[in-house]
Amino acid sequence: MKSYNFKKIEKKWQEKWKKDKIYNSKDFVRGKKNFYHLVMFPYPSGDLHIGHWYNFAPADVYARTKMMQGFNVMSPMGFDAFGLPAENAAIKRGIHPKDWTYKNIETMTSQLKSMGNMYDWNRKIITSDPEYYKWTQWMFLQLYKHELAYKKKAAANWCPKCHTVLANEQVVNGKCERCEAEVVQRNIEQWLFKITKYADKLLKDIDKVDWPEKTKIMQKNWIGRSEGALIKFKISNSQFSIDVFTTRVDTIFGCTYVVLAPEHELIRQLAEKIENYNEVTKYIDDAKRKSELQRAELEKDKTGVKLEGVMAVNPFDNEEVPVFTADYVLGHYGTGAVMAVPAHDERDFEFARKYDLKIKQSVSGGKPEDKLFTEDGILVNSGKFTGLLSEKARKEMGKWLEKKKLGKRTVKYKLRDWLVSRQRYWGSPIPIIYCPKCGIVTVPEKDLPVLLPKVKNYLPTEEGKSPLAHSKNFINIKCPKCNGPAERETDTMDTFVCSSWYYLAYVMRGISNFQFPISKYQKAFKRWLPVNMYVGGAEHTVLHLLYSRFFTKALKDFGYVDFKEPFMSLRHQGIILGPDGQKMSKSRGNVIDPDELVKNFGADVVRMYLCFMAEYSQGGPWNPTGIMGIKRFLEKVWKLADKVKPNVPHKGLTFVLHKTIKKVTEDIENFKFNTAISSLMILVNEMEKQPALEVKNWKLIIHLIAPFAPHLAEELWQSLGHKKSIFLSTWPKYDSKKIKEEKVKLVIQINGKMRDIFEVSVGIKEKEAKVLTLKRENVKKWIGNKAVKKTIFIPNKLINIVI
RNA sequence: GCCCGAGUGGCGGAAUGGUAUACGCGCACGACUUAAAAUCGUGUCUCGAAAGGGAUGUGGGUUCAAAUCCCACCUCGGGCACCA
Repeated sequence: MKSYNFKKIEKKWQEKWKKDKIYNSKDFVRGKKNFYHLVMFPYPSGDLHIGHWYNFAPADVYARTKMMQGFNVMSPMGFDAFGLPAENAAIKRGIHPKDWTYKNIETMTSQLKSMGNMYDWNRKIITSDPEYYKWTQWMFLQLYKHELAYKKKAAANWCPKCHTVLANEQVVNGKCERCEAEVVQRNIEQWLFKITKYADKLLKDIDKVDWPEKTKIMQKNWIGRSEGALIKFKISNSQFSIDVFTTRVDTIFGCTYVVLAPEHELIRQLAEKIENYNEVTKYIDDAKRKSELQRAELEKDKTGVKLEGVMAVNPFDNEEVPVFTADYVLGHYGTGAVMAVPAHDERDFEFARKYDLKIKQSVSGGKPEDKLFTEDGILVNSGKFTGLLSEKARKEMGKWLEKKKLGKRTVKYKLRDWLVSRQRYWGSPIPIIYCPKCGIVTVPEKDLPVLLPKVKNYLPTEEGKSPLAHSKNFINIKCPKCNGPAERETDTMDTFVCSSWYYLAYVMRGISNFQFPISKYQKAFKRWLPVNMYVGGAEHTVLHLLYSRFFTKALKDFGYVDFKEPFMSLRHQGIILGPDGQKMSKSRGNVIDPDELVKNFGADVVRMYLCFMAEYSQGGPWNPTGIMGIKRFLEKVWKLADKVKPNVPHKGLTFVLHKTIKKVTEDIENFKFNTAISSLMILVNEMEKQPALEVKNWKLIIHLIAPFAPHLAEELWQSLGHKKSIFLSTWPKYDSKKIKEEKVKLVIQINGKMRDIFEVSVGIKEKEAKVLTLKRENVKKWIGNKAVKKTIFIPNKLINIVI
């Protein structure tokens, strides 16, 4: 046989697959179950990098296996084209974001095609296409109609470099996720989605999906459920009161002061009572000027101001305690006010020590302890609750509060509503109109999409308004209700809105090219959704994955879909580092270029090496020499074809062959691609030793290799005279009878140490095994004249003699 | 600080209570070659002449038996971070 010319062969098969449309999925195929296999779509950054390959290639191995296992597989691909990353990159190069994005999509599409993955290009979507964002806008309107989208003026995270507000999830350590500029608080009118309404469902339903445990835990922590109590502290000599939230009611007899967050509106309402109001407002202004990061950095040095002349009453013992404002209390969590218990809370303890406030013990750990004790214990100095254990006390005291109508037991979440306005150009316009007469008016469905105009001035501005605010043509519009002059909303949507529903879009794409109404698609939704397998990076744990779940739950409540969770199974790929073990970056010069590798080795070798180089979810540094091993392996397989002869009696191969079928099938199902390949290598090494190969066995190995090296496998398959693609043939099944062994090696241990090994028949009984064992010279030598105390026998595996 | 995950040859890694180091890379030697590359073969944890001993981050524990389970600690990676 000729040497393996990957360039020619890969090109040939990519063209043939395209021509025969074998990966174009139909919504319904008789006798086949649908399988929706999804990878996280890339944003058009410019080039496909090795990380994309590491996501897409092994995922494609999985999809191809499913296809051969008889599923009607849909594996679509598209581009997350709107958003900050693309826009920032374009601005840096002085190119219009639209031109930049679509140029990149073109390059990346051809790079993607060179991978030879089984994408259904008929279903390609681009989120910045008007036909796509027409639906993004429609989704916004649905949320608005159901009161899940609302507008509000409040402090928001403002990135001074990107000139836009950001969602809570996009602020990392007080810095902008994208440009790492320090985020400041700014009061701006903005649109939010009420994701908090679904906090409970998002938390509960996460246990129903097959996702990595770590990802589930991270989402749970992000949602951050706390059970506690809401308690009313009356303010002496006034009609006002302070609601505090605490998870530790049991410590309330140790409360020695109350703290309001600087943002708390009650402070203004109490202005007349506060004797040092000037001092207080000065403190509040200072606090507002601090960024989240600065507030966090000052963690250890807590500051605050006492509200002179204001006292709050502890409902449990009717004692008056002073009230402070301090920025260690957060305005956006709980009620923005806390009861301070310095004896049992670290933060209150620090604050109390600094301002020399009373520290009063109310829970005891049973041992003499330092002043600070933060764990559960037994209540002391707590009136009629004294002597109760903390846990019991929380229940009893909660009930007492409810009875006296001074508070109630309640649940709070860390999750905050999703801020979706962006003061940026490259995003979907928000389909809202402001009419001086009618107020907020939605754009009628028939007028969608609100087109994003191609403006010259797309640069973001410091003023807190989108560049669209300068486009008169865009802003000025007639009110759809009263026909009077009105103005459009000029902010665009967070790009994560676009990606929150894209898994629906691929299904819709297969039908009528995004025409309204939604009812057109609901039959297809039923056929394909939810997504069976979703593969992508772990970095989206609290962004995309949480938002998509929220969208799905909302759409289910609106009656448009009939499932609660969008992604039934989820797998993450690890991160590939540079050969130096550092994160790949152009400035470090440790970037691995997949195009170069494909040029030198071919797509099959690259994808297979990616599968082999590490445990999939682990990733790790790129080993530049390791790829040679896979190249040799595929060449070995190619040469094996020369050994195929008709009518060869197979000797000894059946056993290892069927074991390999079992192992490869199971490993692919479990995303253990590396061990699947190693067992294929063992099989091929065995086959090489044979003088000749039977066609039947040869076919089996081609099948097993096909998902990993699809081009090579097709070529070998065709050379056997097959007209149809190997991917339209059936995945081999192992015969459990053929992997039953007749003989096994029984390990002999003496006192737990391996001393001997010998072959026995499968199913040998303990008695017989023991007799045979004790007869062996090696064993006799070790036992000597000592008595056998005990024998442990593990059938078909091991016998351990204890002396 | 809190919550996860990981630590095994020169390297990537395998083994999730029962033969530690599969498979691959690298390296060494040999074959083929005028030569080199490619290819093929043999070897490759460590101490020891051998018998045998030792080794899965460190220290302890459970067990007939531990890389695997438990406890403490160290190192690295990821996430959260004044969330009351």
